[in-house]
Parts: sequence; structure tokens; C-alpha cells
Amino acid sequence: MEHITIKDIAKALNLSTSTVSRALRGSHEINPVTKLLVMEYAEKFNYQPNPIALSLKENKSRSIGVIVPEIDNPFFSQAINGIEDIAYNKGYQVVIFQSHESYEREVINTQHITSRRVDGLLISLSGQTTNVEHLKNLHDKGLPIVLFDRISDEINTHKVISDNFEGSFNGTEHLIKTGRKRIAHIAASPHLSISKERVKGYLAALAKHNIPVDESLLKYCNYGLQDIEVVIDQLFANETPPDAIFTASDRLALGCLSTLKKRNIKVPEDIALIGFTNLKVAALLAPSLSTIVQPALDMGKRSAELLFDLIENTSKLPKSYRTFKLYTELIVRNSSVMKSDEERL
Amino acid sequence: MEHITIKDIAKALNLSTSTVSRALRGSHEINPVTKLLVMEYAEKFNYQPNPIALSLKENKSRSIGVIVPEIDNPFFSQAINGIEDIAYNKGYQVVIFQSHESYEREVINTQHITSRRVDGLLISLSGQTTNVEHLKNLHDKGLPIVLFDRISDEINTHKVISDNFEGSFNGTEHLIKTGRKRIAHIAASPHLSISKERVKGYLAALAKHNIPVDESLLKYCNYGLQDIEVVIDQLFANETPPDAIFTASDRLALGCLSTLKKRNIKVPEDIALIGFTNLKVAALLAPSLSTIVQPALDMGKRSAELLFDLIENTSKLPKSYRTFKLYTELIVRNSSVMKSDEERL
DNA sequence: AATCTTTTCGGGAACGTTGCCATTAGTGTA
DNA sequence: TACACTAATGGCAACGTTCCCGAAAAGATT
Repeated sequence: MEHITIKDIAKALNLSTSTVSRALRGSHEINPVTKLLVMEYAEKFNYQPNPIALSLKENKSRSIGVIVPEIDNPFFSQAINGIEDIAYNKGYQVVIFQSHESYEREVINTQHITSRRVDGLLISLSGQTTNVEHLKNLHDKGLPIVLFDRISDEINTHKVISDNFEGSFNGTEHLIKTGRKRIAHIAASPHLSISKERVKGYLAALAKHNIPVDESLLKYCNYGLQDIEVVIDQLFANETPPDAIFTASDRLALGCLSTLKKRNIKVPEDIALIGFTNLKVAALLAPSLSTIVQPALDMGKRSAELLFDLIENTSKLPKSYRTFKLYTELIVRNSSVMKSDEERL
Repeated sequence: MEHITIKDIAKALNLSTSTVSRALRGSHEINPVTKLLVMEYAEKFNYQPNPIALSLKENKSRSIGVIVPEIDNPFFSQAINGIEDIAYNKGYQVVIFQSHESYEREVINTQHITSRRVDGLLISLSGQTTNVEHLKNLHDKGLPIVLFDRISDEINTHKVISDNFEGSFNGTEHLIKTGRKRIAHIAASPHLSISKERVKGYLAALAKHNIPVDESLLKYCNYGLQDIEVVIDQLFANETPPDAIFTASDRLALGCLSTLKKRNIKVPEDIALIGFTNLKVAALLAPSLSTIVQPALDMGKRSAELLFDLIENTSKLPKSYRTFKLYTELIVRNSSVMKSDEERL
């Protein structure tokens, strides 16, 4: 990969590098004839400015870092899709990191991030993360950061989330209204903001309808299939097992469905199931999965927009950071409502 | 984001930058006392070498570019997962680009790639791409490139694919062996290598079992849901409609399933369906989807390994480039076999 | 004719780092 | 005592670009 440089052009045309540089950028203080000469030569030999040299000079990289737990998770890949879209239009590069839900890996990633001099950071916290000092440090040093989906109260910056409380509330209330009495909630990692908010929504819906809280119906669970099986079995070991499960994520809902099938527990007859998800295939599952949809793509876009806002106005700090709540939507399908006809076609 | 530099250390310790540089890298020609002094100062003020300055000097970026059609496609996000894994261990950054199945966008991406001075490129071609001059140019200029999944014969470099022919052959033969007579094949973009190979496998299986080829049963189709509906309707407008559909991708299979449901055509009773996919949820669909599994993660890993091999041995060009074929596996589920009991529980 | 402006260009520093080539002081050798 | 030799360090160029400063020539103004 050899590249022609401004020096090469200068030498070939018997000009100085400064003249070539200015000609290339169309400066008015260059003779139109010279300008044309330079332009044509550059065109002919396919001159491309070296962004690394520019980065060194301007002390910015025109790239942003993105840290997500797993890229191979539809929610995050959709969000990244949105991020890439905005970044592309801004002429920025997107550099991807995965924490694999590990705190240590997340810390290492942030170190890479700084050493690589990205201009900003988008991050959704790992499930293990309870301490956010590594991010605070970066932010204090002036790195623009936007948190999305899995956020932390301890960092004062822009944040983008979906309305987890409302979504959770609506999902739970839907189960109540369709006659379910013992509604279990399976949450993800207890450290996560999304878990906390969704648990709150769940509890609020129960409270509104005067349903007593049964601690044994509130479970926290990892994404692994074995973990889910354990939780399901615990729930059904209960003297009066649940007649509905509201799971806090797509993966959990899929795991539940799979386990329930294996245990020969019928959905929705024996138990209603509703997820918190964005899976495109939710409608095609057996039974089709009721769910609370999150706008992953929009979350990615919005987060990226906010980040670029911070990056480009890095001098004048915003007087106040905001947390943007995006809509959620309850979609009722067969897993939560008995429609015997459709289910048995 | 302010960073301490070697100059800062030199000034503070009353040394020259070269001495500091050498001390930091543990050179033997530096007095151990000085070395320690420098090391401690660097540690204390959290010195991190500036990779951009290094890149400029060494003319490499320690980053690789990845161009995929859509990141929000489970196959590609899994592949990227594998790529990121290898790159992480090598200390390289992964920069993501999407072509959105557009040839123009792909060309623009390759331009960005070069101007950004990545050290290597991993690419899976867009569905529109028929001309690969843009990649040939890069390759001729010495940029290490590895193609994966959607490859082109016209570029002579390492390639990683799954055994599309065999997978397709096995899938088709499975349908034949379970008694299907009129087997349709819905392929993706006719330009894609994967389409061609899968069509070949399909035809080979028909030939082996002396089933005449009916051109009207071989369709090419985009990923859009409307496109799929059109194709399905065409197939069923046939005087003797198919009794099996073998689709060449996950998305197509999902679209088919959805359309068939809408048209009230029963799977697998009226028609068998089998996909070419890696979807984790395939087992949970209604009916569960028979499929040919591709090792997306492994493809990503292998591609990345090959790329780093090329990057690190860039001086000595390999005498011959290879195309690596990874295994596929046929998984039979309910969409292709009638198991009336299980299906009606 | 003398001075002031423009126009058009070149020189050189700077960004952070490395590596080559001095340079100094101290040590050993003939 | 003069010489070579080593250890330890400094100076400087280079990577590609921009930008500030200055300079020369031509034109405009008095």
C-alpha cells in the first residue's frame, strides 16, 4: 500500500509543500493556474490525504469507540447499525469492542479506547459492572461519553434508554388483565440499570392491582441456557407455581420458551410468557411471542447523534446532561393470550 | 483528553526525548537508575504511547477494516464476533463498515478503507456487486485482503467459505428422500458466489436422483418481505405447485415461513421448508425450521487468522492463496418432516 | 518617484515517536 | 601519557500535514 504524498506532488511540480497543501484545499491565495495544476496532478495519481498525519496534528482521530457486551446480540447489532449510520454520514469511523459481559474486559477495553485516542465513546455496560470508576476517569479527563441502554447513575453525561419502567409496567399489567394471578419476573443481572427499572415497573403494576409481591417469583438470571433451566425449575418447584412469566430480555424469553417446551409445559395454556425484546423472529416463534419492543436502531442513532454533539461542541460543555427515554411498545401475540383456534391450525 | 508525552517526561526529568524513549522500551544502553526514574515517572503520570504518532512513523495503523452487507444480520454479527476475538488477541482494532447490499456503498467503503490506512481488509461482497475492480486495485497495491462467505473468483487471495455445495446437496437430497417430488429453490442475489454454489448443489442432488429440472421452480429473490411474497405466489401459480422449498438463506426461510402462514399453506404438510441458516432461534419457530448450519463464528475467526498471517508476512507473499471450506451440517426439524404428534401438542 | 497593498509563493515549526549519528566522560591498555 | 574503548546520553531528521510568518514581485496610490 503505497501512497502519494503532498511532498511528492510538490517535488514533481516544483512547488513547496505549503503551496500544494493550500492548492488542494482550494485556498484563495493560490493562483488559479497553479491550483489547477496541483489538482490535476493529485487526481491523476490518486492523492489521498493521510488521516493519520492529520490526526497527529489535530490531536483527534475522527473515530469513535463502541463498547457493547456482545455484538452477536440482535439488540446490540441493531444499535450498532444505527450508530454506524450516523457515524458514516459524519465521516467518522466506528471501532467496535466487546466486553463479553465481563467487568475486567470492559476495563481493558476502556484502556484501549484511550490509548487509541478515539474522539468519543458509546457504551452499554457489562452485566458484571458495578464500579464505573474507569469510565468516570475518562469522562473527567474530557472524553465525550454517551451511555445507552445499560447505564449508570454515577456518570454524569448524556444517556439514552428505552422506557423500561413503562414497558415493564404495561407488560405486567397486560398479564394481570388477561387473568393471570401469579406472575413471575425473570430479570437479567441485578447490577444493570435496565434490570432495576424493569423490576420497578413489574412491582408497580402488581401494586396498582393489589397483587401481593411474592419474592420467590422474582428471579435474576444469566443468559446461559442452563441458568434459565434452573430458574424455571425453581419457579415450578413452588407450591403454587406461576401462571405467567415476564422476562426482562429477548434471550431470556427464548430460553424460557425452549425450557418450557422441554418440560412439556404449555404456553400460553399452562403459563403465559412475555418478553422484552426486539427480535424480528418473535412473531414466527411457536407460539408467537408477546413482547415489549425496544427501538434498538433508534437508540443507536440517537446515542451517536448525542455523542457527535458533545464531540463537536467539546469546548462549551453543555450546562446539563440529559437522559433520553425512547418509546417502548407492547405487542400482544399468542404466548400471552389463549387463542386456541389459531394455535392449532 | 490530555495525554502526557515523552517530551513532557524528558523535560520534567531533564533528559532528552531519545533517552526517555529508550528507557521506556528497556534499552540496555540506558543507565538502570535513569531507566527506573523514567519508568516511575511514566507510571505515576500514566504515560501511554501515542499510537497515532507510531502509525505515522511506521506507516501502519494496527487496525483492520471489515466490510459486511449488514451488521444487523445474525450471520455477519457472529462472524464479526469471531473476527473481533482474534483481532483483540493480536492487539488490533476492528473498524466496521456496512455496504447495505449496495455496490456503490461498497466502493465508497473501500475508498474509506484505503484512505484510513487499515493494515488489512476482510470483506463479504454485497448482493449487487458484480465488478470487483475496486478490490483488485487495493489488492494489487499490496493491501492484504481476505474474502469470506460471499467471495469472487476474480480476486486471487485467501478465501473462507462454508461448503455451500455440499450443504445444498444434502438439504435437497434430504427433501428427496422424505418423498418430495417438486422441490423449489429460492436463492439470493444471482451474482453471489454463495447463490451459485448452492444452486449447483441443488441441481446436483436433483440429477443424482433423476429428477428433471423445472426452471420455474428456481427463483432468485431479495431479502425484502414483499419480494418473497411475490416469489411464493409465483411458485403457487404453477400448474403443479412445489411440495418443498429449499431456501438459500436464513432471511429467506423466515420470509417464506411468514408468507406461507399468511397464505394458509401448511408446513410441512402442504409443503416442506428448509433453510440455509445459522439462526439460534430456528429451533423455536413454528414449525421448527430444518436448516443447514454454517459455522459463522469459525468463519470469522479463520478469516481473521488468515488476514493476520498475510499482514505479518507481507514481505514474503505466499506462493499460493487458498480457499478454505468449512463444514456445514444438516439439522432436520419439523419444517421438513411430518411428525403430526409433536406438531399438534 | 516613493510608498503602500495585493497577490502568490516558500520556509520552517509543530504534532509524538524512533533511530541514526554525535558527544562526553570515564575506564582500560600499551 | 597518549590512545582506544565503552557507557550513557543528547541532537536531529523523519513520518505527512497545516499554519504562521515572511518575501518577492507586481500593481495601486499619493
